[in-house]
Amino acid sequence: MNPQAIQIACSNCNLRELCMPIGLSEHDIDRLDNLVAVRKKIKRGETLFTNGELFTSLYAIRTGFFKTFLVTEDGRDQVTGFQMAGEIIGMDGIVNDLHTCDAVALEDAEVCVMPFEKIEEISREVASLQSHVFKIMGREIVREHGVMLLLGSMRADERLAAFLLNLVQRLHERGFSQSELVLRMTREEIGSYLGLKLETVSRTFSKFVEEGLIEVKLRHVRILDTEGLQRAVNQQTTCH
Amino acid sequence: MNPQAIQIACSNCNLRELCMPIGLSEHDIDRLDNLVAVRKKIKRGETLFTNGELFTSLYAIRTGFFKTFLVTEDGRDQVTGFQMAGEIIGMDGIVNDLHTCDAVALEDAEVCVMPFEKIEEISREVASLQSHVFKIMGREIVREHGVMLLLGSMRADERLAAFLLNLVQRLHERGFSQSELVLRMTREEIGSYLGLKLETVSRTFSKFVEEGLIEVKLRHVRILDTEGLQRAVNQQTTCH
DNA sequence: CGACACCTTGAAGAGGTTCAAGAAATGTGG
DNA sequence: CCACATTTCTTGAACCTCTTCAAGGTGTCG
Repeated sequence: MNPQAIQIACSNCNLRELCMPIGLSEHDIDRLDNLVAVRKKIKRGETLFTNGELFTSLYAIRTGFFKTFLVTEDGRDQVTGFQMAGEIIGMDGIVNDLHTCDAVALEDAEVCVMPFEKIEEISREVASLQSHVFKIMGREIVREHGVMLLLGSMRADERLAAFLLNLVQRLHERGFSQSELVLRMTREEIGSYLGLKLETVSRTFSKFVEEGLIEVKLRHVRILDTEGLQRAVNQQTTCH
Repeated sequence: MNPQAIQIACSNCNLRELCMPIGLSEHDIDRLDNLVAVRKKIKRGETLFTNGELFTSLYAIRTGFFKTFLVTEDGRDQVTGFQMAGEIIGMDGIVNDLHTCDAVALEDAEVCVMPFEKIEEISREVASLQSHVFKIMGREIVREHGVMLLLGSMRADERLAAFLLNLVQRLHERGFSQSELVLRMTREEIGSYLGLKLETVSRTFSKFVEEGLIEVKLRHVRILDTEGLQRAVNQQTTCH
């Protein structure tokens, strides 16, 4: 909960390729090491920021797993994303200097706190950092386009297949298995993200198991047939 | 189709408050006037950029109305947004220097072409421009969160009501009526954006008319009961 | 004026939701 | 360390919303 005093330089961080621009001069690297003010530990179930809170910083996830979600006045809620190590969280606060969603840790986590004012300041001096920040925000925009496609035009099994493939791919980029993953979220949270009810998520898992595409033991999923899942994503609803 | 040679300075543009940062020194304003390379006219039905095309510039819409949409290999398509005067389009290309969606004019339009390299360069010198660009991208991220909520957790009538209220609000900000609007898009395009079939959109319009919330004559919509529409957005599906 | 795109409406059907019950895992406190 | 409460997950059956298919109407543009 309390910020850590100990600071490990970005230049030594094993997630550097994910968070930071590459190909920097030594001088620029020194500048970037000032970017992270402190690190912060968040226990499972705890909140990193909430809707309405003052926005001050972006957070680079060092370890752990988060969900971000919106809650409307009438009690509806919508998971807007799941974030893992190396990803940047908090950009929802940039427009109005207020966070517009909640971020909760789904497992014990640690983040690097990067005050946004500092990001802006150093960005003006280090062109490659500026470009990097633009790209990170651009990536988020494109990711959300993909979610819109998923929510707007896919059926339940297509959505879940796309979700699993996306998760396992991101985990693979981080050195984990291509075919095995542990879900950090409940069926309900998956359903909220995919615009489905938890029962539908559960049934669709069962359907995939019957079809021999995956093995499921609660949160443990093993992908047996990646191409089969890929086909499930593209199976298309209309055909006339 | 051809870029215009004539250049009207941003500092004189009547859309300045929408596109540009405010409270600049004279010197900074001069810098910003270099931002817009050329202007470009796009006729109704024509394309501003397409998926796969090299990304070079962001575009500020001066006049007209656009839709952006994704097309998948299997022929599905998803409208990701409708953009009007004063809005910035093209941010989908920033991550990979390639556009990832198509932008088509739904009515004759004119845009200011802002080469992204120039945006980056001037941003490094003019802090308020940098901050402005971050905010524009941040706004797009938050807008898309809202669309995710809409697609993931609202029913047909809630979606359409939210859509109409959003459109009329944005038009009102631009000096148009609070209660009357002309749709620039077909029922099918609305449906694609809202994750509904065109028949559902049409039926929902008819339902709103029956309920006395709106009047509809094809593309002309008059809102009779704004609060009623607002209630329709929040009507909530589950209640146990 | 005719062709075409767009919109509306009806009826049948499908996919996903809702409600309900039970099983399996996890966490807690004694 | 075990028993119990709680949370999470699975599965079934009925229901409902939205889709699909179809036909006819309306407006627009060459």
